[in-house]
Amino acid sequence: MSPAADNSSAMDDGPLVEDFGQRIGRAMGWPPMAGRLAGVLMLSPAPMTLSELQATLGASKGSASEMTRLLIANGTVERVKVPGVRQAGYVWRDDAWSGCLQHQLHQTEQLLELARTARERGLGMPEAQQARLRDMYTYYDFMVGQLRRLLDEYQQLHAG
Amino acid sequence: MSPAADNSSAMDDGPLVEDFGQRIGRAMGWPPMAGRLAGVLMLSPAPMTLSELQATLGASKGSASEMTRLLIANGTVERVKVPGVRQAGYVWRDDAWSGCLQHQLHQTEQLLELARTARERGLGMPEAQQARLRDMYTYYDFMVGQLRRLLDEYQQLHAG
DNA sequence: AGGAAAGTTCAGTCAAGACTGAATATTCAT
DNA sequence: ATGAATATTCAGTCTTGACTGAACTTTCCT
Repeated sequence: MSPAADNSSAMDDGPLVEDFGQRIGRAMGWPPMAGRLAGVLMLSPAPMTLSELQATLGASKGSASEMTRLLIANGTVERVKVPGVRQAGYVWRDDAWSGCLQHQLHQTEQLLELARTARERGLGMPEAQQARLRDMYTYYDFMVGQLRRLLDEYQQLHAG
Repeated sequence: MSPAADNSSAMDDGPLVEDFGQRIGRAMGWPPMAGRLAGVLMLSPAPMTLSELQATLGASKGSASEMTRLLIANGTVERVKVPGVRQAGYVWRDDAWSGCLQHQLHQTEQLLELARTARERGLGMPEAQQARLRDMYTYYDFMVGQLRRLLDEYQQLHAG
C-alpha cells in the first residue's frame, strides 16, 4: 500500500505482464487492459492502490477504476480497506482461479439455457433438425454438469 | 444441394439463427458471422452450397468463404463433394460438439504453456509471487487434464 | 487443352468496442 | 458538518477487427 509499497523487486516483469494481459484477457473475454491489470496484481507483493495501478499500467484513471471493478466482479481481485487510510488497496485473491472456473461455468450455463429454448422452438421442425438441437442441448447439459463437478473438485484440492 | 435444396421448411428460423450467431459465436471467440453461419448450417436439412449460404446470410462471397473455412478448421462443419457437381456442399457435422470441446481443450493447453513459462521466468522472484505463478500453473494443469478426460468421456457417450 | 463456374485472397471501408479525461459523486479525517 | 482526497461515470476519440467486393487462382466439365 502507499507508504511502504516499494515495487522495486517487481522490476521488469513488464514483458511477462504484457503476455498475461494479451492472452489471459482474451481467453476470458476481457478487454486487454483487464488482462494487463490481472498480470500486474498477480505479481505484486503487496496490495496496490488505484493510482499506483494507473501509473504502472500507464492507463487513465477511468480505465484503472473500471478494469478493477471488472476483475472484482469476476472474483479474481479483492478490494481491501485499511481503517485510517483513505484509498483502497487491490489484491489478487488466493482463490482467483476458482473464480475463473466459476465464470466459465456460468457462461456455459447461459448456453445451456439457449440450447433449451432452441430445442423448444424447434419442436415443429423435421426430425433431422430436431436431432441437431437435441445434440446441442445434450452437449451443454453434459458440460454444465461436469464443470460443476470440476469446480467442486478443484475447491477441495485447494482448501488443503 | 442445389437442385433439390428447397429450404422452405426452414422458413423463419431467422431470429433463432441470429441468437445462435451472436451468442455461440461470442462464446467460441468467433466473429458474429461465423456464429450465424453455424446456426444456419445446424438447422439446414441438407448440405448447402457457398452461394446458398451467401444468400441466406446476406453476406459477401468472401465472408461466406472465410467463415466456412473457419468452421471447418474448428471441426464443426464438413465439406462434401458430389462427383459431377462442381460446387461443394457444407454440412454440420454429427460430431460438431466434440470438435468444440477439443477446441476448448486446445485453448487451455495454450494457457498452460503460458503458465509454465511464466513460472520459469518467475524463479528469481520472492516466494509470494512465485506462489501465485505456481497457483496459475496448477490450475491450468488441472484443467487440461480434466478437459482431456471430459473429451474422452463425451466421445464415448456419443459413439453409442 | 479451353474456358466458364467456383472458390480464395486481400486492400479498403465500416462498425464495435476499448480507452481517455473531465465532470460528477462519494468518502472520511478533521 | 466540511472539504480535500478518492473513486465512478460517461460522452467523445481512437483502435481493432469484421465485412465487402473486385481481382485473382483453382477446378473440372466439355
